[in-house]
Amino acid sequence: MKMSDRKKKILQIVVDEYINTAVPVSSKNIAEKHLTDISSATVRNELASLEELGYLTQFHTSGGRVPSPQAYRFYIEELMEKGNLSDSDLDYIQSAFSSKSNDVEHLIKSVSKVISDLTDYTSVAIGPHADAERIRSITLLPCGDGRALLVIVTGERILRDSFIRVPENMTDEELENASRVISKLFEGKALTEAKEVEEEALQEFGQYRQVMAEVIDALKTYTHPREEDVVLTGAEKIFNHPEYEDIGNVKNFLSVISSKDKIAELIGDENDEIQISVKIGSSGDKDVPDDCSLVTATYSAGGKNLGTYGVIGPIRMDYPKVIAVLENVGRALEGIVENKNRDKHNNKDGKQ
Amino acid sequence: MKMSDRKKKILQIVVDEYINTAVPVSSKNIAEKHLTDISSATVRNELASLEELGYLTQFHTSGGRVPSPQAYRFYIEELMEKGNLSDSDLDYIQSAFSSKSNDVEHLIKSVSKVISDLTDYTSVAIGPHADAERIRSITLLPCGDGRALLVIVTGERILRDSFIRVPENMTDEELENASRVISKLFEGKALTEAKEVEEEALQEFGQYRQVMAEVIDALKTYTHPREEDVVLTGAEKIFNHPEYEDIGNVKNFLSVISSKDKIAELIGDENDEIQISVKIGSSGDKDVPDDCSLVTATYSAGGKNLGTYGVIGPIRMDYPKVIAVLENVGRALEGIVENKNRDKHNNKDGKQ
DNA sequence: GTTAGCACTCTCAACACCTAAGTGCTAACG
DNA sequence: CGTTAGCACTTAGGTGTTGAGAGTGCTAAC
Repeated sequence: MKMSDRKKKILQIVVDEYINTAVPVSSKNIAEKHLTDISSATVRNELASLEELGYLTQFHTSGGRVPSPQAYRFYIEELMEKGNLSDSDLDYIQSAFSSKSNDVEHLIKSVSKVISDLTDYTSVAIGPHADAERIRSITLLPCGDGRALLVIVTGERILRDSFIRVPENMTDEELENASRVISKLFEGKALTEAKEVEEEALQEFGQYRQVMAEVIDALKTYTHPREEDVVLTGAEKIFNHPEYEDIGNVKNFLSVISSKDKIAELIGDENDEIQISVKIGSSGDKDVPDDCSLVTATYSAGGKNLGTYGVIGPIRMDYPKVIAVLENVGRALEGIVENKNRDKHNNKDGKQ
Repeated sequence: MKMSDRKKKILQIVVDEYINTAVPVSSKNIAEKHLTDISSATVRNELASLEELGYLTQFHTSGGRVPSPQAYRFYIEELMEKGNLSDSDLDYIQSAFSSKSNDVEHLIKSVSKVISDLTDYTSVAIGPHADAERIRSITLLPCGDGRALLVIVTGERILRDSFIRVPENMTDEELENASRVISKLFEGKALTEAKEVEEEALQEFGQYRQVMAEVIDALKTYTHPREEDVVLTGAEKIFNHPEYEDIGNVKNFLSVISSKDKIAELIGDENDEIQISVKIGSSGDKDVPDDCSLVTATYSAGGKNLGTYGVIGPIRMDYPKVIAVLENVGRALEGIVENKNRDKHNNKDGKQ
């Protein structure tokens, strides 16, 4: 059986209508409100055939039809008409990013909040991959008890820190020296380049090889997204959607979002080439839980990864709106990052 | 009307029974299972009188009785019999704290998890007040763009960090010098003592007063608990309790725990003298939301505050169990902290 | 290929009815 | 005067019935 243009049109109507109303769509509804030139009986024939093709399901005979996950996928691929944001939404994006705090941690949080507020779904976000970032400063601070704090500041001003073990008999002065050596070795390099200097570094370090090894280990762990990097905003938004009037669904959803590890796994393996990714639960995308849909966008500006942002919610999601929000937020974000870079250059030029 | 001993006994039975079964308690139940020497009619008279005193309520005439918040308060004050933990629970506490990681951040998380697992409620935790902690190391690291990273490591190995603004024309070397001066000034002092050296510090700093002022500002903010210090574990545990089969209650609960600010406010203002505090929503404790109960304990060892830990859940909470868990966890925690201190001293003695 | 018409199925709300649980009250008892 | 048995009363919750409404599938006619 082929997908005629009319079938596509009808499928599109069903999905649009169901997204907006959350009520199973009837043939009468379609014929009266959207396709006034054909009768409900004709629509019924087409619906029956779409059902046979796997795009629609019905709970019971007299209950209207509901899109299947397969239908949503097809809808997103081919049928969906792009949404536009209202002026007030656009204003909101502008005003949210106009605050001048350029601390990346805060930026991630505010982007996540904007997305959640505008889409009315729970937003998930994960910061930039640290891989490509260049180390601006790397320091070991003595803390006593055979421990030192490793502080790394990268070009993007993200700082990461963790304790490493040092020999108990190492004095603060020795540690300071070691810190200086490490500084020389790594400053200006990207985190991923740590491996390349590994041999050289271990050589140079003589008796404190162990310390160096720990530092390199720590550097390596930074290239993976960590639990703390996952930001979740607006979990309570799910109550605004009728599928979560059922306690079982709430439970399921909660159990998904309460594991940040799992979320990191879900959104962390994005292929950077794909700008917007839609994953729909059940059968298709292995890891996405049933009855859940995950829409994410990976942003970048000036060749730099800015992180992955998106929403998680019911399969019956307002994809046009969500995608419009993600696109607009992305543009705004790229805008401010590029402006910032330009400012920086101008300032430098002006002073030199 | 007086509270006779028999009334107290009956009230205790009602609360115990309701805590365990979540079913409104009937006079017949009490007479048959607990007070076999008197008849249900007598119990009924007593129940009616307890209701008049405000300790009991009923949803409808034939529905049995349910304790009021006032009854829970009285129960905790006077009636409750202390619970004992099972051997397996005690073992669990021991094994959970035997891991030797003495990183405070991790310790808080694992304590919170233990409490949540053993009580089956959502656990809230907030780390030690920084007030009394002595600064072990304080450093300013240059980050470019008129910013520097302030890194503070305290005796408890808690590290806190934030960016501060520095004059754009300040060189890295100047910053390093400033860092050294600041180090000298503050090392070994408690965070709360920052104010005392304020005048002296501003004096000494000459042209970079501004930097010093920012550092002192930052120090001041650390004495308040911050959003990031609040740890929440086991939010999904609420589904194990029947009051949260109602979507409205889940919604309410979620909205409470989704604001870490609010939680910090709730548990952060503990009077350190009180070891265990019970706050029951509705009328009594202003800030605790209706239908919620908050039980927290503030731990300390060797004069040092170790943070505040507890659970948040329905008013119908298993107070004896929760309090037993909090007490045992507290003892275990104090034990390991004291052992650690002793080890530290022994090591030092051995080496010197 | 399209459509009108109709029988069929299913949900949902309303209603009556019944039962079980628990209470309050009263009158009798020691 | 406290205690108790007995009984009438109240209410939630479950069940069965009914009718209306919605939507479909099928068929025969256009």
